[in-house]
Amino acid sequence: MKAAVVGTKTGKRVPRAVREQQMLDAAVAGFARHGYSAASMDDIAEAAGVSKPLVYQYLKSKEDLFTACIERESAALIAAVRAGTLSGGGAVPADRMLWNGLCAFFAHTAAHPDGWAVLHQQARSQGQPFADGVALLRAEIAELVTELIGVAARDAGCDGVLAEREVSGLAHALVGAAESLADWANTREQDPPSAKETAATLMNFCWAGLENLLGGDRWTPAH
Amino acid sequence: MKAAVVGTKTGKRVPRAVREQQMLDAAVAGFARHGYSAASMDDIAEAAGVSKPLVYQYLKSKEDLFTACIERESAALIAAVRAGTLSGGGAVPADRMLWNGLCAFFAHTAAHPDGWAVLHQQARSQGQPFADGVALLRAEIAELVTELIGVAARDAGCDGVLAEREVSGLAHALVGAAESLADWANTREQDPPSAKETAATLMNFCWAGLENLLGGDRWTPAH
Amino acid sequence: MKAAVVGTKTGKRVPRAVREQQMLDAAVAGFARHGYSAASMDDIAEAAGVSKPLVYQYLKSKEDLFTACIERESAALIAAVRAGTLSGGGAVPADRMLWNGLCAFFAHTAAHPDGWAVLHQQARSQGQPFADGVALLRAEIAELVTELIGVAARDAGCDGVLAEREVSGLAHALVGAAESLADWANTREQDPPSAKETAATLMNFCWAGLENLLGGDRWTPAH
Amino acid sequence: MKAAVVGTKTGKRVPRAVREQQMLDAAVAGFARHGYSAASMDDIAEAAGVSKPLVYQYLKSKEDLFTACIERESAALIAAVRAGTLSGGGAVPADRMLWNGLCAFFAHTAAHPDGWAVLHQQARSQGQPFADGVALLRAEIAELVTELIGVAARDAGCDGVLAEREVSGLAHALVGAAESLADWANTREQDPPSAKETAATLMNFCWAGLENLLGGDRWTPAH
DNA sequence: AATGAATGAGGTTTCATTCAT
DNA sequence: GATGAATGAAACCTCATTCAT
Repeated sequence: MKAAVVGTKTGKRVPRAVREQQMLDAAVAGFARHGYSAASMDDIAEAAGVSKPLVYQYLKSKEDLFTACIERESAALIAAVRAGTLSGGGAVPADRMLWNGLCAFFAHTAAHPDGWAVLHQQARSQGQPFADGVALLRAEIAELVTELIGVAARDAGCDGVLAEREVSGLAHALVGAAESLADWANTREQDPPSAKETAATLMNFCWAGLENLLGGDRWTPAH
Repeated sequence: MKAAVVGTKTGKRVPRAVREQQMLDAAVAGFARHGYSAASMDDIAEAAGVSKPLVYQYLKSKEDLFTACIERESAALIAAVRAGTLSGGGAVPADRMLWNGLCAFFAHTAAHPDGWAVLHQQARSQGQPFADGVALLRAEIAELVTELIGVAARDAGCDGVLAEREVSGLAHALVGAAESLADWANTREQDPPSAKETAATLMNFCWAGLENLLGGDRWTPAH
Repeated sequence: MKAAVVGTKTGKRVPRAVREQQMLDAAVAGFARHGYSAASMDDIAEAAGVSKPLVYQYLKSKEDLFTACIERESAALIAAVRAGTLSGGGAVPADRMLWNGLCAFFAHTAAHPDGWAVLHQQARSQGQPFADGVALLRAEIAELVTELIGVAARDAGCDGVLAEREVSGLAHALVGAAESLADWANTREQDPPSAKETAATLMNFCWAGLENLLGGDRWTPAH
Repeated sequence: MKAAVVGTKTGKRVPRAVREQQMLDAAVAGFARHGYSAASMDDIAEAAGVSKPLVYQYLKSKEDLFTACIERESAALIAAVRAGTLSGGGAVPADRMLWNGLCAFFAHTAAHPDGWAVLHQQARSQGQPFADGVALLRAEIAELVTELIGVAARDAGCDGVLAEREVSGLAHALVGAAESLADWANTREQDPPSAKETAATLMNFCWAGLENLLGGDRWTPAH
């Protein structure tokens, strides 16, 4: 190991692509910590080790900067989850695939808490232009889960027991539970649960119910 | 002629308690729609039909105003849910109590979307001072759910099988799933599911898992 | 004469109508001297003895402030000229009325050089929204002159010799000449001509031609 | 194939003299449309198809660039008018020379509206450094008119009747009338008058007065 | 009880300008 | 000859907050 120090704040004359990533890093951190409105472009620029005009030259406005953050973090999260579900190769049972995806999800949100905060807390509370951006992410994840339930149904030999509407509702419930647990895991300061532990909690929470439903076994209020 | 005009914009000389509620109404709406930072005291005062200094006279600052909003909406939500679980009188099985609470929860959040947005989206993204305020709400809901699980455990003859940490996680998963389903139900524009239908979906989603857990039956990754 | 000093910069708590006039005074001076873009709201506010936010509270933006300046100065100029042409009572020959109007015009532009600069130099060079405002002023003055030429024609017993199009052209030529002379008079720093002297120059310049035209006597290029 | 592509946006390596003209073209257009302050060096450079540093290398600053624009357009206008008055060879009567000059003036300002706008509207409203530049132009035009009046005076056998100050005033009146008529002619959308027709209107407007003045015949207010 | 008048501080954004290649 | 990278300064505008009535 010789000189390992490289430092975030490179001196000067950095190519555009690199500088943009530095800016996005700083912006994600700023937006996550203070919220969209309260984060100041001054602070973001300073945190990026750059002057403000350069931020405006590359990312045209605060809105565009925020949008770029959302897009980058969305893509990273989706890629991580997708890679998780695909790990293990070909014939994997549905519960195992879901477990893998959840582990990847919780691992990613734990490793990138700022990115997750931007997506889950900040972007959704800033009205139409940004909420729409996150809606795409949710839709993509919900679709992933829907596919998984389909696989599980085929494995159990009971395809088509569930209406599309019910599957959609279940997928949203699952995503919501996962999101909430991710927040919970991130904010547990002392003795934070590992990704696998959190994923296990969620599997325990939901998998039995899903299996029951596929088997036609329903809970009803009347008894 | 005793009490004449009542309208929203009362002319003048309104007693303090009433004025404060008007202000809180306007503030909740403003914070819900624009977020804490982006909502301006100017707009809130105007929406309340009052001059700005009066807002400062009654609620000391923007922070205090936000805090008051959080407290009012928290209390209302908790009261609604608690009333739901208690409906039906004495000896009610745990799943029935949970069902009742969920119905009350969905009904309240649907009837007060701004209040729910302030609690769930805005307050949690504004850092320490306000997140703490919501933590109390979460704690109370978690306690409610914990009690319910305790009841269920006693009913099933298996008390104390679950660690506090696991119960906390389950409570968060449940709330997250509930909120996500509320959104989903509200945004399904054509043929939106009723509150009871949504509650049934959530019960199906989670109750079997909870029962299994109380019975010591866990899902494990290793097959 | 006791204490004659009143001062422009009154201390504080001035009623809105008065403050607005102070702001407009400062704005007219600033815009006249530096141009619309180069004049800064900071400087205007300071010159008005007021903080910037108050300027924005009363006149909503720089654009609106500029528009208000144009409107105030336009109204003042039109009023002055109209009063001039009406002085002298009932039966006044047309050349005398024109002379009176020109004297009033030059007196006003000399007494309010900043207002005139805003109207003639600044407003016209700032594109559509403002140029339109001044166009109204010009149209009103041109109409005044057109009426005068009509009176002169009736006096000379030769009504209808001139086409509407030609009268319009002559009116615009006259207005342009007057505008140009006003600038010239204002910028002649040493020994500036009086309003009457300037008006005489313009009458000499144009009246003979107008009389000739009314008499059917035209200049033609072919000699 | 010798000279191939010529287009406006030449690729690279253009000789300095050509590049400078491209820059001045872009600058004149920008200044005319947005005014001196509002026109940005960014836009000018882009419109010229050149990077900003190159603009600064050739023309040292925004001020110098504007000055260069004024000088180029002044020279072009003066040259056009002078050429107009000289057309027709040796012995031409004064009114004919004025007529020729006016036709040339109208033709040039109509053909180069941006250049005229820079000279007449922008340069004059930007304070000392630039107003001086235009003063030279005015002086030259005034001299031209003065010469014409001198010629007319000699033709009429009455030299030296008019003071310098009066001649200066008359020249300004003439230019103002001309500019105003140009605007009027351009904005008459239906059936716009030709340049010659407009020039004739102006000659009718002013020539009789000038002749009268040379003959000692003045209009006086006292009737 | 209620408000018109007023401000310090800080926000986003843009500009003219230079440096190193 | 020509440019991508970078910035100090300053513009417009808004906000939370108070004072005097």
